Amino acid sequence: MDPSKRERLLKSAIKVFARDGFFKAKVEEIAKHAGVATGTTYLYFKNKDDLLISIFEDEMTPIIERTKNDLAKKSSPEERISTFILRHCEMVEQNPDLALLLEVELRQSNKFLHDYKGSKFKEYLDLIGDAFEEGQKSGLFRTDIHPSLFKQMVFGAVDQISTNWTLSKTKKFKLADAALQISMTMLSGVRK
Amino acid sequence: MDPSKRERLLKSAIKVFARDGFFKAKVEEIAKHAGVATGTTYLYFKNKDDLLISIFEDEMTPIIERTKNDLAKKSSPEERISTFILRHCEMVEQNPDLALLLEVELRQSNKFLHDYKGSKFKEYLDLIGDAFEEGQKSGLFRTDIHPSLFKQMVFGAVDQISTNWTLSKTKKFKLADAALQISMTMLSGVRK
DNA sequence: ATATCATTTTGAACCTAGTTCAAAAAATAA
DNA sequence: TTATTTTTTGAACTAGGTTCAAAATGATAT
Repeated sequence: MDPSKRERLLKSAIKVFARDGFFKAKVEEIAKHAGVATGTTYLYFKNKDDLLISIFEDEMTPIIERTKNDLAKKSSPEERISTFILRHCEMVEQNPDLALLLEVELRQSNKFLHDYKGSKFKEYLDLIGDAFEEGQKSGLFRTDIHPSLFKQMVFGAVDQISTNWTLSKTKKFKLADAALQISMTMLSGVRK
Repeated sequence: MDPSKRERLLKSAIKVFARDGFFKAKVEEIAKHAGVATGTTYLYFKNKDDLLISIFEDEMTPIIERTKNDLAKKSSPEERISTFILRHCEMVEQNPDLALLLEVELRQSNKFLHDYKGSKFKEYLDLIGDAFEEGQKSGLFRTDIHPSLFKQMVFGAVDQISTNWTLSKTKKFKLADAALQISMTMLSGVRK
């Protein structure tokens, strides 16, 4: 098991998936770009879906870490939530390939939608959930909204808007501006 | 062109897609259930994706119509928005097969995500957008939120929560209750 | 009723691409 | 160097979406 080979396959997969889309992308092509034979791919990954899910896990790990550190610097739950939203939008704006992969291609994988019960996504969502719960405890936010619902609302809203932005050819607006409007809406929606 | 044959293929496809998922579902199986030969499917639909998109359009049409009528009965923009949210959740709760199809399987179709520029989805979203704009004009809602962003936020939030609910084995809560919390949050978020 | 032409349906054959696995190559040990 | 284990290879296998020549069905004319 050569870790650099695994790494090369992953990097190659990001490129090819982003360029051709998950389905049109050929495993043979990914292998060729990584400088290995087709079959080698299956020594490092269970199958094509696993390749996609591995990209997700590998790329989300530093993103979550970075976001977590950023939020830790903020003093109020409100700031933490609006920072989460802003950072997510900045990430999408700055990594179009990765964004397309996480927002569109990843969700075309059966395995991801039905079977994947990984914790990486939950970990990301919990950054919102935890900040919200803290705000409820300190009396800032209303308590008749369930934290688990709130974190899904926020993520759903951000994700819908960023996905739409990613897929639109003409980027009519800055996502960071949208982030501001999302924060305003969601936060004044739960403020006591 | 026999319209009843098209109809039978669509109904059969809903069943098979919901049971096996879009990818595992075989065109041969859909054709067999509809009592026709495999090739016949391709006389009525361009391909497997087109079958899925046709289901979407056929099923969304009456849903949009019904929702539109419901909203017309409501006197305030606020009521129209919260009714939209509630009706969407009720629809998901009452048609699990269709919900799974629209929320999960449909988005696995390349064609839908990348190429489909149909108006049915826009029409549905605009029910929110129009109510919101009206509320802005009559001075109820703040005007620093773009209607197009608001409608996507609301849909994204509702969709995230209902999709999650649909996929969860143990339906821990009533979606209608979630609808109420979503309405409260989104509306107090934009009220002046 | 029969022949002729048009339309619809069929399903076996085609083709693409994910996956497997026996054989080859490379690495390691003796 | 030779034997053994590990890694890699890529041709062959397989599944299933799609096509299309032939068959069945339907319509029209004689």
